Amino acid sequence: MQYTLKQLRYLVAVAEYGSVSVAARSLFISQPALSAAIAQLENSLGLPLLIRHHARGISVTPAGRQFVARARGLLGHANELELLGRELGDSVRGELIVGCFMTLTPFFVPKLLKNLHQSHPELRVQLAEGALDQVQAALLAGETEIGLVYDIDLDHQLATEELTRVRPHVLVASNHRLATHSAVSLSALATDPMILLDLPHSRDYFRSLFLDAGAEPIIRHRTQSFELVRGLVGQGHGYSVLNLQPHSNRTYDGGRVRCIPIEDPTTDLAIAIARPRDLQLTHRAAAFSTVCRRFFADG
Amino acid sequence: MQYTLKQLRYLVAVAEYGSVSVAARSLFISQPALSAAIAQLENSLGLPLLIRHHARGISVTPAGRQFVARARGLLGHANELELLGRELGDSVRGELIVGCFMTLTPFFVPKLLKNLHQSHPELRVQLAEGALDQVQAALLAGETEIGLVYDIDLDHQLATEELTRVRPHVLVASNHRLATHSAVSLSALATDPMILLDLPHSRDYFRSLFLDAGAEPIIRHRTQSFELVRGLVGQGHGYSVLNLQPHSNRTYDGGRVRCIPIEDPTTDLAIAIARPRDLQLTHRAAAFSTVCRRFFADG
DNA sequence: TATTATTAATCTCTATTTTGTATTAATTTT
DNA sequence: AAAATTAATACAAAATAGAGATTAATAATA
Repeated sequence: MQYTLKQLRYLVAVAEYGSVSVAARSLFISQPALSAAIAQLENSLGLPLLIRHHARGISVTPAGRQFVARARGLLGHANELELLGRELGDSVRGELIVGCFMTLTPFFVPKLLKNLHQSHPELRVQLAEGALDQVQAALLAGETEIGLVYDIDLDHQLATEELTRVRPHVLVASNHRLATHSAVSLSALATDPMILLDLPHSRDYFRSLFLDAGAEPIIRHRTQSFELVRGLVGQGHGYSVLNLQPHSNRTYDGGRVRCIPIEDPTTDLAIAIARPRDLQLTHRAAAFSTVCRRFFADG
Repeated sequence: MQYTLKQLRYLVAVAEYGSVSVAARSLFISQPALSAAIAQLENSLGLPLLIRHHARGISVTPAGRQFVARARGLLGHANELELLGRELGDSVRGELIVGCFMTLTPFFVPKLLKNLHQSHPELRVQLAEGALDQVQAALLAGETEIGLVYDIDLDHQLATEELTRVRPHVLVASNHRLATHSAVSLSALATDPMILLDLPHSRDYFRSLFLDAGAEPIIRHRTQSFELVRGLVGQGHGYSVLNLQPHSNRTYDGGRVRCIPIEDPTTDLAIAIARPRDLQLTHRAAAFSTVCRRFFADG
């Protein structure tokens, strides 16, 4: 048999008070219960810890003294662990690992983290960027606790909370024949080559946009890089459809692009917080979630 | 409620195997028992530790990861404590505190410790010298585990084991009128002044010697120092009765003394090992005890 | 698509452990 | 000598841990 923390606590109390009865009172248990617990501990260690005096309490054996000292140390350690446990559950500090769909990251995360730091300066956020399915897998594997994603086709195991919706737009080079139109239907682009942002769930979403509009895109290039899409569009390789738009119309390589609303009825894309369905959030994750809601609510 | 070491062990196993069932098998308990234990731990901490996947085991939450890591640390600490406990009980190494009656110390302890070190080099002995009643009190208070004493009038709570017996002798200055006698009766000294080694139990012993011989000593000096007795005797202040005799007849201050057997029938004094009666000795103390027995058996 | 296998949770029952009450034994204090 | 103190013991009650059977959810496979 193995000793228990409870036995150690009992032992330390007895050693402290020099009396089983007094210690029992202070521990709010009966004297025999305490007596038995100590006896068990002594047995399991094969080491006499106390010298029993009749009618005058106990004293601790020399070996017992050494043991008690170390037992105190272990109990301290155990308390720390308990505190850590509570803190991991309760407090808004320490580390929070946030999964984040890589396309969203540069648009929102910088400001989001700034806000978060203002309300919870002791919370350290670590980002885990990836494609949607990677973010999803990380959530399910317990590698991240919460994720910022597009709510497309997510696993049933994940619960999502919508933060905002973003409408798809057509992106063309600024010298494109449709660049000055105030809106455009997807079928009007049917003969143009398209640049597809080709990421796991995104690609299906974009395809569905065309399906709904009864059109079929001619895909010239596929890339997983949002900025490469813009670059290719900016140099006239084709048009694209994207949901988010940066503040600037200039691409990294100096090209100019133009964002045009789509005429056809489209399904917007929801930006959402995702988390394992039946896992209660830590206060850290809840704080992140709250800050996100506020951030998107305020525009 | 407080968590238990067992719960931590269970948690660590589950985290390691990524599966409750597999961990349960490795722990030789049933899956429901393990499941319940983890659930209890989660409740007591208020912290979700696992993400349950249907039909594919579990994964550990981010907070759970941190907790598991620390839990491993605590379990390591707990194991060390267990080892310490066993070692304190079983092994002949580490520290042993030995009570020793101060008069005996210089006669036996140096060689005794040498022998002890030879048979048990890892055992460190700490001496606690004192008068008989101090040695006795230290034993009962658990400050020392074993003591080297004269077996006079010891508390019933202490068990003793006789090592050897020493006969009392008369000590006179080398120019004393009886110095050349081969034996002397106590009554022959009735008119001489006596130097009494005046220590708690010793004094009663010496008194009893005179009582048994039907004599009454004239006590000139009392001292607690064995060597001062010899010094006073050496300078002719009186005679004394002592049990032990150093190798040399010279006192510290250069006087010469002579040791003469006593004619009267006397009760010898037993040198003994003493220990708390119903306390099982550690292996350390037992080793000390054995070495003592051998030492005195060999002369 | 239907069936089988896997896995964790739940329910129920049993065994074990812990605890409390009453008592005893040894001893100190009065 | 009597009363008080204190730890141990015996025994019953309560709490806890554990096992077995079953269920629910899902994955794997035919």
